[in-house]
Amino acid sequence: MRGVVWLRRDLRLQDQPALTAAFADCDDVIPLFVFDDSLLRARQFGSPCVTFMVTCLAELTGALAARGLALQWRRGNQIEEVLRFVADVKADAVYWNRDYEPGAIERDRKVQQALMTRGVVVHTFKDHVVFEAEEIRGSTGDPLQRYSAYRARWWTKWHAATPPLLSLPVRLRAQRADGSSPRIALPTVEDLGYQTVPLSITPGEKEAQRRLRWFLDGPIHTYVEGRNLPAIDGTSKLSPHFRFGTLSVRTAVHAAVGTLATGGRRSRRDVLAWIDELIWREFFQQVLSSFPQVASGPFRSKDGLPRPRPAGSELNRLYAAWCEGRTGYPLVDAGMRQLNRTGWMHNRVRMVVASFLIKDLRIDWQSGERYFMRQLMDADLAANNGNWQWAAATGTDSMPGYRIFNPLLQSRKFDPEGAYIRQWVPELATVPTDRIHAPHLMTCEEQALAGCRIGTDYPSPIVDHRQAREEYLALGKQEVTA
DNA sequence: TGAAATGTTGGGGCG
DNA sequence: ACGCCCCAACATTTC
Repeated sequence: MRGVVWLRRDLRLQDQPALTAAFADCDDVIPLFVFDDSLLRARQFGSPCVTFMVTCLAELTGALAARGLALQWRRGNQIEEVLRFVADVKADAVYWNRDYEPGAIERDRKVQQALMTRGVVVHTFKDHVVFEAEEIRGSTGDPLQRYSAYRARWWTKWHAATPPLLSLPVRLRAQRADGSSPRIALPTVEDLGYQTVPLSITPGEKEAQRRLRWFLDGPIHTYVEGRNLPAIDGTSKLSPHFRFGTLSVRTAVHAAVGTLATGGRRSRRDVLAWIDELIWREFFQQVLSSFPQVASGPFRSKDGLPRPRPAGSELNRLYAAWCEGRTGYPLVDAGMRQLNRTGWMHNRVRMVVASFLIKDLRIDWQSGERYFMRQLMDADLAANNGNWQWAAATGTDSMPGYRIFNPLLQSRKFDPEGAYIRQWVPELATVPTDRIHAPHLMTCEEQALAGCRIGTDYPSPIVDHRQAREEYLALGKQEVTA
């Protein structure tokens, strides 16, 4: 029997349900990846994301080749290419891991339908999450909209039905050393119409496993404090690996739960706080799969929320300043420049820049969502959309609309020495610590001494936070009474 | 997974 | 010694 494994966001060998099932059923297994032209042309994703994906695929190609398997790839319309490939190789069955994005669900439905009419068996699997939306429901059977309720059910489910880890198929265990195994050249990032960029997070399954071990051996045990400090390497930075499936989320949760037994009580809350982040990720996956309309707009009505700034040159000016990291608020600018330079931003800072865009600049949160998708190498529709809706107070379980981050206080609290700011905003590197969070308050003498002229070397604040905050709250009130 | 405004308390300076 | 005021520190409420 011949089976095709259609790879998508599951670029690994370990704990890989579709791959494992194919090897259990078939004597001939062909892994396939399809580069989707319309997706590539739409430019929803940027070069960091595409570079990460292509590099992961290259590593996977090598890992498969070492085991005597040639990863096949096609480029074009995914539906057509998969159907054509399956017909060409005369496969009996096709295996894939499920994807919960509305577009992917529609695509997979069409492929499955077409394959079934041709007598090809389709097997799909849960892979991207620990629990799918249908597995975590409230007492009424409806999807849970509050994170706290979702988390409680998630843990109940975990204890009642812990998903096991899959062992590597026997035929993937032995590596061939003869070097005669087939190896097919992948398209380069440039072939796909993007630029190869240096990545701040190393792609590939091997690296994902290494990083997970490193994180569980150290930073996770001080995670509650450490995750809020953007100047230190205190977070797992596994988001792109979960995005492309170079690490199984079940592997991660099992490993983290495993450290609960050995670690002290002090680190227990830290480990649970990290698992919380993984549950947030599943929560947002579940929101997207239960309410697919969130992908294109706010989940709840915008009552009580100020109308975004109207289109015009003022909006363009403010939006460009935010994108390029020259708002005059050092922490915001540091975050945006980290994003632009590395394709990743520390999560604490993501919240700060999101609040700043929405509340201080009064710009539509979907502009921020789109910008993040284009810049982030961990660009994931469910997580990105969920977090932006959270920040904008339009989501299922959102931050209240009146909760406005003060960029100055956040800066002093979470980057007290200004190390993060100095790293990403070099023109502020020599500004003394007591001025680094609000450099525009420097006197002329201080500016000369620091070698940083405000308005020339570094911008003065593009909006006054206090004033912007009051305007935002006042406009919100208007929307309620209107 | 806020921040600002407002309220309360208690110590110390001082007339 | 006493009351008064100031204000820091903390708690509560409001947006």
